[in-house]
Amino acid sequence: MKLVVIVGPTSTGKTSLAIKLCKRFSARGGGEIVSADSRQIYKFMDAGTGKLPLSKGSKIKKGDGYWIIDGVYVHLYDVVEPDRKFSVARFKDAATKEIESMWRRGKVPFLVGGTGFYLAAVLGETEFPRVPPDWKLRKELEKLSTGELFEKLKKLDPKRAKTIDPKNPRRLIRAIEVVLNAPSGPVPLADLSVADTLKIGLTADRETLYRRADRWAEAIVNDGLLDEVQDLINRGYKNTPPMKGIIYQAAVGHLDGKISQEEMLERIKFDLHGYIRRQLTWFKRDKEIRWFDVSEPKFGEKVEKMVESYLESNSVKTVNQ
RNA sequence: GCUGAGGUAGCAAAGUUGGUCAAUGCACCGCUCUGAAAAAGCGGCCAUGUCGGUUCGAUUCCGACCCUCAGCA
Repeated sequence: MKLVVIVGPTSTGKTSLAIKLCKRFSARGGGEIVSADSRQIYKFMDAGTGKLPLSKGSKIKKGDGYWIIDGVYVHLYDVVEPDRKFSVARFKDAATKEIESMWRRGKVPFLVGGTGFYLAAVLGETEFPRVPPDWKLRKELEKLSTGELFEKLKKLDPKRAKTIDPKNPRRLIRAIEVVLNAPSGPVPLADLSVADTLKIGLTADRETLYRRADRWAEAIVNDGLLDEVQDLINRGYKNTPPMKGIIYQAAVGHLDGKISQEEMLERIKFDLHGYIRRQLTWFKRDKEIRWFDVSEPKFGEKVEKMVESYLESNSVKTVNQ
């Protein structure tokens, strides 16, 4: 079974390229997209998460847990309310089901996104201890200092304590949680066995990436971001985790009168730059990714050719003949 | 022109009663990642306006100069 994966830092046009490809291969049943993005799963967060296409002419139909953009299904948008807990494991489960459903229906799945951790989870490149989050315990442990947490972990699991970052409270808490709740029995998770995947990476030189992100930041600030954030506040989501992330936190700060609009925009740009760097650091390790420079004129056609020959190779070919 | 305040990294901003000085935040660069990942962390880079003087030693004290800001004229 085939799976096309499109990754890359923010603002490189992954989704819009994927939409084109989905339509392009309609002879093969067409494609559908699974979004691998830790923020696009939230309802009501559209402008600030890049769900809204930059090209104004796009036709959008919103469903429960998916959008249809220009006739192409984009799954795993709008999955939960911003005050609901979410996790990689839930994502892996949901994404796997979507991809398997596409295979059954004769569609080509495109897994598209910038959240490296989510992508790795779906592709089976990382395993989780099957211990679900224990939010009550986490809240308790949050009262302790990192030093105390580290000591606690050392007593509970000296081996794990040796490999963990002793200054990272979140990792320490998770490690303790795993030890304390370990024998709770395995939670079955859907697992994807992909015969072969094609990994496409979209990138550009640093300056171009920053400039594109800056341009996108300006566009959303000028067009609806603040209304969206005000709406989220009105709905009571002001203090939820996704509102504490980049872009939204800056926008809330501005609406609270703490920073000017100019300061907000600058903050958003800098946060995006840092995010881009972290994404590149993550993806750099994956040697399977075939990189394309989006600032090169015909990169789209090159990607298309590569995807085409990938889809034509072995099994899928018979579908077409 | 006079008076006052001040010149510390790309920017903002500490401290040094003179002792290998030089905090911190932002930017920038590198990295970690096993159920919060746009999260949570770790590391790196870059500085005392100029020229003299005092001193064993000056970023700190003194002088001149240059520049900036505020007020006066």
